[in-house]
Amino acid sequence: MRKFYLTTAIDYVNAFPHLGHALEKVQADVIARYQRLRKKDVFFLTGTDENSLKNVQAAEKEGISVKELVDKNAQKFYQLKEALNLSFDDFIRTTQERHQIGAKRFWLAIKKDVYKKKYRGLYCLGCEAFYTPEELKDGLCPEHKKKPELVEEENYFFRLSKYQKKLEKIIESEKIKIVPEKRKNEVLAFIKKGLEDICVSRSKQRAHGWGIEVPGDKDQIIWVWIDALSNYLTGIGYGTDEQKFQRYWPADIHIIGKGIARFHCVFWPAFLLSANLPLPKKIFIHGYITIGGQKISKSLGNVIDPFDLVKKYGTDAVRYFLLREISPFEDGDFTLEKLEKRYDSDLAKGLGNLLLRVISLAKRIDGKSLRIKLQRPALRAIIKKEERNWKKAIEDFKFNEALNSVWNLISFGDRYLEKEKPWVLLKEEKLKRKGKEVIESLLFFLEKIGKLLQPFLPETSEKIFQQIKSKNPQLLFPKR
RNA sequence: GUCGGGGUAGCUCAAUGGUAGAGCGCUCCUCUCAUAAGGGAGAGAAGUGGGUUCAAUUCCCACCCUCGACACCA
Repeated sequence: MRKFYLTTAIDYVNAFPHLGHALEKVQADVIARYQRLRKKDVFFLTGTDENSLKNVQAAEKEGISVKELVDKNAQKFYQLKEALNLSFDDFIRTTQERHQIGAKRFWLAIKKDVYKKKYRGLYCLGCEAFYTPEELKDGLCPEHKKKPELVEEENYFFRLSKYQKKLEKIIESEKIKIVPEKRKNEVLAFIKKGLEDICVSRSKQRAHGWGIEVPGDKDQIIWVWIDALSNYLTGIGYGTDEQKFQRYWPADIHIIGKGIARFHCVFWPAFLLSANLPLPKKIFIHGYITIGGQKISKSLGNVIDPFDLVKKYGTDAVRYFLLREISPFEDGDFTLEKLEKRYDSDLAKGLGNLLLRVISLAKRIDGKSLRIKLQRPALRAIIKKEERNWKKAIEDFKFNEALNSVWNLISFGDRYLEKEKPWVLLKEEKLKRKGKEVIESLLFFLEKIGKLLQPFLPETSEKIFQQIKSKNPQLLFPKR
């Protein structure tokens, strides 16, 4: 059996998950389920990035220990599994021992490209971050309006510059395929501008002692991005389970948001080259969700809690919205009105109503002799056509188009019913046989729709199969 | 500021050097198996200014608007 390894980004746990996190996990879940249906040995990894300094600050704010904070919030991210019906195989936390062992090993693997250098910069104690002179406003930190201190620190640096040519070639030739194309171009433009070595550690003092220690140097903490990126290795046993690691690496797809493209498309491949490990095959970069046209932000108070949405509308309705309404490559907008519109038109009146119509008709006929069979050739052509579109769309990550194909079928089903009018046929003894064939064909048709929905709306798909079997009509998406 | 994408119907998006398509919304008609669901018909569109061409929404230029990228801070 061929393997298929996919990952999502691991999330910062300094706050609870919002709708944007849900989008990425659901997209990844569709791919995972699709590949499983194609009989691949799928490993789907997600998790949390817990070694960031932000967590230290967030914990201080809440007056709890860092450990307490990350445990609490990581739990919340894990719970997306149930809320959104995610099928990930493992959930890695960067505070876990298995990760720390592997991350240290990864550090050693790239050590030949790491050297020590004194670094000087303007450091704002409030932000706990360095600023370039251009970023300052009147010489003051734009956030805290304080004068930053000139801090000098000896840190480790990675010879990124050494890999410029190689990286350019890898991206250009699509040895790592970046989807969509426009992100590839951005990454290439970035590389072509020239790559400088990057700082890959910070002092333990500046890290407040939080994070993974540099092997052999008690005073330095590994840069969080090396730490975080290595989760893709440690999650499948790098440093702890060699056999499993050999089985699944390299990743077939990394699924990430546009904000972290550079880390995945430039730094990550460079580290892997340095460590002499194979490169991931594809990187899919999705857009962000806006709420009523605005960025998701705490200060705007527009954070949408995915758990609340699921509670109110159901898992599959939320999945459906994210996959159908949100463009996979661009930013997409969420409003409750849009979600409700999709629910009413597409789910209740579209899919739900068609299923109900057909199952109710089937119920009228003696169940034993009723088959699920394509008796009428009129449906065959459209099934073939839409199935082909569906497959192509999924493989191109165009989830919205794949669903569009399924809804083309649903709409065709409604038109077909109108044309054949099986409820009329059933009334006349002479035409009964034809009516039965129409319904048998429609059962087949619905079963096909159910199959095409499997990766997207697994629960709904299962309900469709059950109703086809039981001929017991039930509302899939009740009126709200 | 530099680089790149985009500006098409009320909304979201598509295709195309020669009659501009879809979905949703809107108007009208209609079936009754169905969650007052379904089906049919119709109205409705190319940022601005120039150029190339027999012909431009499509190619080129300028301008305006919009979105994204521009390094160690996710």
